Amino acid sequence: MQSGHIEVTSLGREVYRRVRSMITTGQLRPGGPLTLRSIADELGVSTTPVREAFRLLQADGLVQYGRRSVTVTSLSVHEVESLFQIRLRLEQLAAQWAIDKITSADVADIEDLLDQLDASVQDQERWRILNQDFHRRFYDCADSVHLLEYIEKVWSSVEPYMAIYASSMENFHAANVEHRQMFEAIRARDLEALLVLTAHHLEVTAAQVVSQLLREPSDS
Amino acid sequence: MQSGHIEVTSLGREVYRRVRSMITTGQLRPGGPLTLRSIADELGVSTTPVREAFRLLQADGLVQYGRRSVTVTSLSVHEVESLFQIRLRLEQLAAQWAIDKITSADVADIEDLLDQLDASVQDQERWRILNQDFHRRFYDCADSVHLLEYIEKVWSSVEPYMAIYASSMENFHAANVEHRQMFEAIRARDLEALLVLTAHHLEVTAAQVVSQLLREPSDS
DNA sequence: CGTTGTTGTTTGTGATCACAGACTACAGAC
DNA sequence: GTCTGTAGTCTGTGATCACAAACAACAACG
Repeated sequence: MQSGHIEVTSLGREVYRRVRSMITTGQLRPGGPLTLRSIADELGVSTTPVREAFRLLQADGLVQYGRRSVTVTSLSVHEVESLFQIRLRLEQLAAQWAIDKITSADVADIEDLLDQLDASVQDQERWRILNQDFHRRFYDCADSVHLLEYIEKVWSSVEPYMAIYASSMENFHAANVEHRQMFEAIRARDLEALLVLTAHHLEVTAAQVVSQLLREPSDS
Repeated sequence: MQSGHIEVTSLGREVYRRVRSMITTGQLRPGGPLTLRSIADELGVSTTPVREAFRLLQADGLVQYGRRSVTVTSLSVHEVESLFQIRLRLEQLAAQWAIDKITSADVADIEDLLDQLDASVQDQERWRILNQDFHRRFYDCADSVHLLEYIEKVWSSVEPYMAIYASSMENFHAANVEHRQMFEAIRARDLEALLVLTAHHLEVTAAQVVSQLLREPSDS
């Protein structure tokens, strides 16, 4: 148990969270090899819970099984673009549902998150988390665990590539402006405007990610 | 090994397919309990591959983990309706992509499937498979493994409840008529018409499933 | 020098064992 | 009669061992 303690719930679930986090934060790069032993040793557990975690990650599409090797899933440009399109449709559906059900308390919460987001352009990791919270908090209002689950699944698929995107601070400012516009549409209950803004927001993000992806040849 | 042989690939994957099939065909009812031992004994394997299969099924949302028990996921009416909406958005996206890329060979294949579908209104199980093939064959043309994967995930979530729907032969005939209309739109490359027909098709199906669901109180 | 056969190591897979937590049921006390 | 405490069993979890397939390195042969 050198790297860190693992305590409650189930080891398998904890390993899942850890490895998933390593992948989505870019700590484990797409295409990189994974072995049961290395993860098990790093986390100080046996290989059994690691295997369970890998199965979950496999179903999430975050890892790929080869004949005898497990690797972090690597996406082509075409796949990333597809995933952003899928994400757009799902988020538009969530926006549609959420805008009908959202309360003023929800609006206040979201505005608070937005303020924090503005204040966090300096802190990469914090901004990333808050960005997630902002979107999640709004889509939570759609009141569909399944839709949220699907959105988060797509999200985590492209997240490893977002880490690259998130390295530039200019992107943060641009995104914050767009977030603020989206928020105004939410507050005004203007679904049409929100759908357009969401589409725009994702297009811009996708374009950034893809351009970064083209710059450094993927290791797949 | 009383029930059947398990041979190639990996036991875990095979168990996954078997249990998944049992769930989606309605052989294992929503809400029903699952135990590692019972499945392991039934398939003549140890519990290890069953655990891996359960993890996959968990990520698919087909089984739920309780404190100490595993059960087949049971959906509320609201959840079923949500899932059909999600499915609609995804299938509309797939239709949009597919209609641009579909070739005349694809069209011929699909028409063939449609003919077989017409001839299979008597055979419940065969019709179910062909229905899947029909939709899948078209959405394959969208050329996005991810989108197809998501569609199939939603599909398998609601499939246990489709088994009930599929018990009535009238539904088959109505569905076949709708399939034929959708096919004509595909052949004519008429996206707008196809989107409307798809929406209608899913609405009708959803309504049938929900009405059946309301009739017999779910055992969750 | 290139190719092929062989050996040794690595790695995922499946089975088995030990364990802890939770549900069941039976028995005793009020 | 009802409630409660306790023993027993069931079930998922984690660790460990045995195994087979595949990749890598090296040596032998053409």
